[in-house]
Amino acid sequence: MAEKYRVRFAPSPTGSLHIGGAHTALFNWLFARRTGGTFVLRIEDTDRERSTKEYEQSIIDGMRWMGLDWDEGPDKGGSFGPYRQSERMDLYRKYADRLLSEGKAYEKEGALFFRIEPGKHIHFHDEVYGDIDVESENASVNQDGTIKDIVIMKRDGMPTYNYAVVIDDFTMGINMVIRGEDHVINTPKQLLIYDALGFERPAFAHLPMILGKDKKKLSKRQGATSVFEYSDMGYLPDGVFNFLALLGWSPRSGQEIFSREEAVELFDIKNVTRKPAVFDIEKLNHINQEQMKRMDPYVLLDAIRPFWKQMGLPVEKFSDEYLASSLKVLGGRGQTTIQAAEYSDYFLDFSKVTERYDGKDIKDELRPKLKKIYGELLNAWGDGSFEHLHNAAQEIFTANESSMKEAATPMRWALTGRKVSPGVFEVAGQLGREETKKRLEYYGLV
RNA sequence: GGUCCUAUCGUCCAGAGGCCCAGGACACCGCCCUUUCAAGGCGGCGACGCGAGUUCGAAUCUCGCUAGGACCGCCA
Repeated sequence: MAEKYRVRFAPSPTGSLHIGGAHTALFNWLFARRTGGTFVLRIEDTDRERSTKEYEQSIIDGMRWMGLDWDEGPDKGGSFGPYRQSERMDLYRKYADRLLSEGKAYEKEGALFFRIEPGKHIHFHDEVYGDIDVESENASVNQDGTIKDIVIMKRDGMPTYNYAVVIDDFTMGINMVIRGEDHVINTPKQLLIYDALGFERPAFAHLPMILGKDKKKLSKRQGATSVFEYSDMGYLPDGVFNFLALLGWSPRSGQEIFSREEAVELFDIKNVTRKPAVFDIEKLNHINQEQMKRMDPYVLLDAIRPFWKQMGLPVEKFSDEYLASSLKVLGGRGQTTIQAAEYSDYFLDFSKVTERYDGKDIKDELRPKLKKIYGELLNAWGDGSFEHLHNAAQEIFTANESSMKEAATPMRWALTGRKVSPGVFEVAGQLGREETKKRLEYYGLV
């Protein structure tokens, strides 16, 4: 069989993990896991001005949040380290010296330049974009179109991106480069360096860009950038993962909602699209909701708990069992964990109900009738299950010449303070007889 | 301006010459269920950018046009 693939995600720590980076990391991860290859994390911190350890950590945290893990990296080592470019200076100097001594590079104004020979055809096959051909004189040009030799070592002694990436990918044994489409234009420059050094070229697969609503490349200026901002907005890692996987790719089967494990099973780089994809928050909402529905209630509980706390709800007063079953009663309502937290607030705190509902719309002439009905219902509580309550209510309502519509609506308002909710009897059963009674009493309905 | 890339519903994707007067998903609209819907079920609206070719036959191949994107830093 062919050798194992080694792929890498190589962010520069000049900001948190943003959507574009997360997308690239995700596809590298899927490819590595699908092919049984190795996923390397390399930190490209050659920009001394803007790189920070905090951002590096933030990127690592962001990847972990998404559920991505890697096999080699600055935090866990590996046999191809070090994994930070700032720690690989000797390598960059060594190969630069070789280029210098062979006359393929020269020094000027304190920087090292790689000489571009015109008249060379550069060809490579991209796993996604197919065959790409560029003439060497077009690979690196000034604004006026003249050839511009490539800077490989900056005046501050640090290597440039296009040079370091070649040295690192080669010395780290990377044989499949999966990165954003904004790099296809850089590939010919890098190939010139691969060839000059006699390095074996890796395979390339470029991923379509993710565009904002304005059809422009997502930038920091446009709304949320860090994956953590999506976390703050109530999106689940599984939702973001699933959504991002569907940008520029879809499984042959057409399945749209899947777990990480299923995605690995389904993944095939051959199905990656070439067209830039617009980031559509509505679709994210839907996928996030579907992921919440699939999730174990206890796991979902952990995701929702912080938002309940943020809303000032007395979460600690309740058992996990009660909280988790409340979410089960909620039944998939809400697209984000924030919404789910809001839509379920009445399970934790009656004052949320009284804040938004004053009961003034209940007609006085109806009260005696409702009191009688609800009193009977409380007496016929039984095991408090939906089936039992529902059946009991039906009997009681008809016996009192009332209807579901007439009698259940005020009860819903009294229990939840909302026009819409899960079935009233499910809510009542979940709240329990005492709490239900208390709420009905508050509104003078029992 | 130059180079490279792309071009199917508003958006994300199917479609690798006949199975497509184009299929799914989101959104939107309508209907049903129901005590309510933000849950569930059913249905509708809606696209192959344009023009030439090749072919018995093109969304699929070729060319041109147009449009969009990316890149042109001693940033990565």
